[in-house]
Amino acid sequence: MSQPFEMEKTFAPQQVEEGIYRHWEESGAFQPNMNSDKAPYTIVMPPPNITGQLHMGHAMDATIQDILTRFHRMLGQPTLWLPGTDHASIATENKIVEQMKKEGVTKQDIGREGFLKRAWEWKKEYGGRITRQLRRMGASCDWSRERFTMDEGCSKAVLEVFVRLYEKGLIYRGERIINWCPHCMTALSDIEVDYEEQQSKLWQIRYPGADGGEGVVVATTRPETMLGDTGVAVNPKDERYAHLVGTSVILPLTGRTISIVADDYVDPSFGTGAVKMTPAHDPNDFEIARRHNLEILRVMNDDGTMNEAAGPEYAGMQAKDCRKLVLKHLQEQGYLVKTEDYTHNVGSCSRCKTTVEPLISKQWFLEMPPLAKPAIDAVRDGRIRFEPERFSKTYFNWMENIRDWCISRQLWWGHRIPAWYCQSCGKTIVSRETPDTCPDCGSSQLKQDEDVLDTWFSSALWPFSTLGWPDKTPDLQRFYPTNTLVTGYDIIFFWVSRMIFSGLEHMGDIPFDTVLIHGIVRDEQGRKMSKSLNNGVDPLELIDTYGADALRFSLVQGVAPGADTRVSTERSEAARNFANKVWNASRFVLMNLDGQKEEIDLHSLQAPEKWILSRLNRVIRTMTAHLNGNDLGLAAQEIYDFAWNEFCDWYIELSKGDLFDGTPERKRQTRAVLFTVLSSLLRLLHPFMPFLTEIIYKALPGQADLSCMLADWPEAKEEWDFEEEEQQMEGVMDLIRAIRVVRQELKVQPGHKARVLLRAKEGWASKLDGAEPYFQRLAGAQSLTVLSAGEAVNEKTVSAIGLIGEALMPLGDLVDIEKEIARLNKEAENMKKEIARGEGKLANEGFVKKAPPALVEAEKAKIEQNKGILSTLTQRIEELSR
RNA sequence: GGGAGCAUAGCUCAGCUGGGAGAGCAUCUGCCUUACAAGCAGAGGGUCACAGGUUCGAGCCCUGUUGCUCCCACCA
Repeated sequence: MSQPFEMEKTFAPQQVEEGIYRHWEESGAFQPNMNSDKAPYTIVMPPPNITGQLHMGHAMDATIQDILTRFHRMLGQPTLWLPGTDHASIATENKIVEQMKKEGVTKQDIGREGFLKRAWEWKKEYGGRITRQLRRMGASCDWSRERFTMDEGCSKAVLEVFVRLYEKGLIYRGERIINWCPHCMTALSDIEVDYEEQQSKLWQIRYPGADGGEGVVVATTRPETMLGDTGVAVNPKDERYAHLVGTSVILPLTGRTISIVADDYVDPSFGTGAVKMTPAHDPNDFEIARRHNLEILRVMNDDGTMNEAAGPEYAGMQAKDCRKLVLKHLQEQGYLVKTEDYTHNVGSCSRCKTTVEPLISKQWFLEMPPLAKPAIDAVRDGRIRFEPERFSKTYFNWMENIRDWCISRQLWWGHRIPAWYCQSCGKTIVSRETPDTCPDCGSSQLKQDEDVLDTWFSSALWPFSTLGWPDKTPDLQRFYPTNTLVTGYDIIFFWVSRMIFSGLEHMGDIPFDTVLIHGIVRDEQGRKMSKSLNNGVDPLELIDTYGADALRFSLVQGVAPGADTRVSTERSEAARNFANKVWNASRFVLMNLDGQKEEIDLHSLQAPEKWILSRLNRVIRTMTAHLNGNDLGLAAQEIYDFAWNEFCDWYIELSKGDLFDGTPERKRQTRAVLFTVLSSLLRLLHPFMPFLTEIIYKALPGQADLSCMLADWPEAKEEWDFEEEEQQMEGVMDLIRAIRVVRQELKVQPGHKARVLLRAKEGWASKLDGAEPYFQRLAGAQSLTVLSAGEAVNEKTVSAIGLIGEALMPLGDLVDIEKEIARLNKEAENMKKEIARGEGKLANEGFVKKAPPALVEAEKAKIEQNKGILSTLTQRIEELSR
């Protein structure tokens, strides 16, 4: 490790981070201490996608988790931060398909087996990229326990859960309207659809009566879907249409006859009050159609083109082309009544941005209401706490209105659904193992479901699947339930809520007690970072430039819980400067420690020492409280202020007198205090800036190369509470600040000493005893004259300063010493001349004889007086020059 | 349509259960003082969005207003 005198003037994180991290990891220090009987502290890492590169969101997430992990580890708890990655079914599959596209290969070309082989190769090649990047952040997770959502254990858990839920009747297969991405060619869950406002039209189309009457006019934003219409709905209370309910209309372009039904769902005030029913392509229509037994007619293929049922003229066309043609035909045939501008929300695939088509499809679903109920209760009764608390409302809102979860995906990369269909009798077999024969008919003609599970199905099990469930492993028993789940608010629905109901359902217990929600990292203009804007700031670049510690610190310092934050080089720079400040303060201390670790002697502490120890106590207490309350932003601010403003700007400066010019005993004591405060400061800062603190801590003398990471979290000591002395010192500091202000106001040349006249408030004069050296060193005060309260001073001095501070009133008869000396010298010169002149007179015999004796005596007296003045002057010059 | 959040110094934002208006950056002044110019010592700058209310006392609590942001829902 660096010796004090070898420390460079600036901290160079790039040169040390990698080595420090490797040492930590290889030493096994990230693994929980299994021999402690303290309560364990556990965090499971939200598994980043294997497709992912570390972005600012991960960096923020990892920093918060690492701070908490390191804090609890230093408290002596067996601490586990369990890392892993997510197979990210759809995201990864898309990436691979894209990659293959460049080679001119399609999924179909290589088949399922071939594709999966490629996917695993991808995982092998890129799956470790993000975990390597997390290491660069300093993440102290236990890599020996690293998991992957598709590894053997997690897959086993998925299988187990699926079978259990199926057997319980909560997983079912059925035809429902789902969100279909024509590009990814798969079903999506509701939350995988993003909605965006789009300028469009609202077309009104006449459906003429089957009886030759005028029929009804319907309004639609998707005219092409009319080809799949199987009815028209009106509100039962709508008098305009009362006479038409039960009658039929002719569907233009197709000539089909469809009936008019009455349903409360229809809002009479919107559009024409008559709604065309397309049950196969609209969730609401689907519901109404079921109530009224309307036919369900699907007119679109999975790839987004129209199918045969749409009619020969339209089959095979893309939906948007079909729309144009349908409108053209309607117009030509006189059915198009009205076209108006209209803005509405259009859903798109959150992965590929393709417009999503709602369509009817046979999928697997998980019935949610029975699972949601206990999950709601767990938060409502406080077993699980959201921080900040307001996010529990978001959670309730979602959970209370939850709909069944479409869990099947028409993809290959993922956990294949453990369902087999008997080809001879049609039975569905759901099983943990691949079945050989059909239990009903004995046929061996079984075909497994082609689909895989939604990627979130496996991540929902993360808090226990990673600990070994369904086996009762020691880890599972020791670390479940986990403690803090750290994540962004954008992922509460996708993940947090699903982990909660899964934990309660399968473990019979909450998965974690606290959900710590942080905000989103935005760019310098406050925009969300996105690939399309290309405004992403690369955390790795910031690490390269400013160091991991600086990046970490900038991501949490002064950030309110749950609030979004902006990255800027400015912030990172400020944090880097802070790291450097700590580095240099340490450098100063180490340079002056003489390689010795000294113990504090409580009985001979001086005012500044009592002050800094008392302040240290305070910062230990508040930081510990803030960290226990997950208030990382405040904790970071706390240590920043203490380290920079109190330790560096004041104590180190105050210590210099004794350190350089003090008695051996004073030097020893000063070193002891410097050592103690620095050691504590490093430990307090360690969770935030692990690399910096580690390298310095190991260089402290007498530490036998101890790791800061494994050091004890500092504890406040009552014998270091010096409330009274602390206040007294603050008074002295106020005074020093006041003198500095006056110096500048009076334009005293820097470096020039000044004479300071102070008047202490009642009872305070004695408290300035011994403070002179601090005034000299910190305020450039040459001489310090302390008047007691009420002692007269001249008016000029009083008006120059005024009242400052509560405890003391300084009077700033400040004089630039160099100028004063010059002035005195000049005066002395004049005096010498005067004396010489007088002596010259007395030496003149004529004067002595002729002049009146009184005049001679007066001259003699004047010379004596002048000599006295001269001696005073010389004395003061000597004083001032000292 | 429902819900949540924000509005504090020129900029970006802290401010815990009501009692001192703060930080970083920027600006201005003076300093390379032997830990640090990635630094030191100072200064200026705010009706804490607006209007009421509660209180001895409100940036903080209550009501309303205005402006902005986000989430959910998706009335064709």
